[in-house]
Amino acid sequence: MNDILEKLGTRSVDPSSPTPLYFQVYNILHDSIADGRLPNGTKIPSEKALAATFDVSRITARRALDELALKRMVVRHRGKGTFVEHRYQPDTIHAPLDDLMSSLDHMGRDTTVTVLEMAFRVPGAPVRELFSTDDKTRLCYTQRVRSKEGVPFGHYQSWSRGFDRTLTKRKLEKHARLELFRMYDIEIARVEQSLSAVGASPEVAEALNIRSGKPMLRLNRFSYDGEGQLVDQLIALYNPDLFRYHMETVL
Amino acid sequence: MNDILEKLGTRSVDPSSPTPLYFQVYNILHDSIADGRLPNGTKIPSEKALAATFDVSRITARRALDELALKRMVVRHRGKGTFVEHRYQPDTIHAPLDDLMSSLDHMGRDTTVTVLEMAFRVPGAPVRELFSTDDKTRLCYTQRVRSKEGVPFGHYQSWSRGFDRTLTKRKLEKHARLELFRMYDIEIARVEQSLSAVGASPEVAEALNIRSGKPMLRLNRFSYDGEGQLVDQLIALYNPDLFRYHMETVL
DNA sequence: CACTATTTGTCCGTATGTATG
DNA sequence: TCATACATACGGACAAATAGT
Repeated sequence: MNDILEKLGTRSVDPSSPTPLYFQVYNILHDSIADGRLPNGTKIPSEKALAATFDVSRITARRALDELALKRMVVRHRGKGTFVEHRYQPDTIHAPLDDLMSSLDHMGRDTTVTVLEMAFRVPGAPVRELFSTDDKTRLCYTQRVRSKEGVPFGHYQSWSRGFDRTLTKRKLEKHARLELFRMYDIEIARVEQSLSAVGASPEVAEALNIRSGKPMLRLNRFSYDGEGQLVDQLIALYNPDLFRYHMETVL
Repeated sequence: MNDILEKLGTRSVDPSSPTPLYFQVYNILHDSIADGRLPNGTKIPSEKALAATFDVSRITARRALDELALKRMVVRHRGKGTFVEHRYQPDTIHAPLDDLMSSLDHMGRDTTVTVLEMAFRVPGAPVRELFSTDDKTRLCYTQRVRSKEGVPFGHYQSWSRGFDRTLTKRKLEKHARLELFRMYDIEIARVEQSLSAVGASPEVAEALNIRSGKPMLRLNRFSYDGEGQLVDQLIALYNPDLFRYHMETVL
């Protein structure tokens, strides 16, 4: 019983934050269910117990549970309690860290890519500056989602130079990114990547079926050609409940 | 002028989110200032302009600016506008990705460690399970903060087996973690690490002087000895505005 | 068959915060 | 600045379903 409360982690709520208390409690429970710490069928502590551990009123704890019930993540029964109810429980996807570049593209035969958008358009000023193009040059913009077993876990946004109108959504979905560069004779000489974290925007949240503002793992990738010119810019956001970079070192 | 709005990124506010609108706008501006996209002295767009771009009322945009002024991040002058005012602007710290293990400890001579807590105590059930210890065995628990030029950017929480009472806060602050393992004859044969993202808890937020709930880069590290027994567990949280993992590949 | 403890469901009144025009 | 509407949070009270004694 008390073990379940420990499984919720050391997370606590912050009364001084503008984010509503019930929403903070909701997020803690939601994430615990989403990443599998509270598996299907688990009995969640009572409203009273939750209120005590998070130091909020019963109404606030109750609101959090009601919202979870509304999202079909738990079922509530008067006199019995609240129980976890979630259909799929996909394994978290582990990408090896040491071979980051290639792993991202050959990430697995069992993941699928959906292209949300593909267009040739003039980017905004900050992106134009990075590519050193004028305000008339069009670049290839894409927005894609990667899923495993039908569950989306990654969102990709990219600007690229060098593709022409023969590029189609189908090609983007069928071929790995590196393959496409070769097909269009785009030379990649140097790659810069950095890992960071950011909150999910409403657009990304909708595409990945998560709440907006949820902390996401962000990969920024800049690919340059032999002359040091930027040819590809990628921003990838991963749901940390379903995906993490993983590395094993044997000393 | 419009360029500045573009620098705020593609982030937008979500009216359907329980998080107050003014707080969402505040966060976008705050992060843009904190990570240096809006450098010192920059004139922030007017309340009217902000209200238009984020599609909120002028009062809401105004509230966001007022909160920033309260936190001393901007200065407001009637008839002139709102201007960025932030004292320190440390470079973001880049940790190389390919040599993750060692880089973390020798992260730089110019970073300092402060030990918030060091104690020998019996961990909770989930941690006991990982270490396979009973409910009477004490482990070494530490909580530390890493800073650069006086600005904290990383928070570390660890459980370790094998240290004895001769370990002091001073030793923890002076020596790198790998050195300490050698000093106490603790064998590390295998290391498992994973990168993820999570929102900052109120405790971490206070230690790193950021807002609670802010998306953070999380590194989990498990160190095992020759028998496969867990000897060290580390959870590191990094402020993405000040720290990112970085990798450069030349093909 | 009570009796009791637990848990969710519903209601009240009130104070404060948020967002708009 | 004001007036207004709505959301959040609290404490308290009571009803209804469930399970065990």
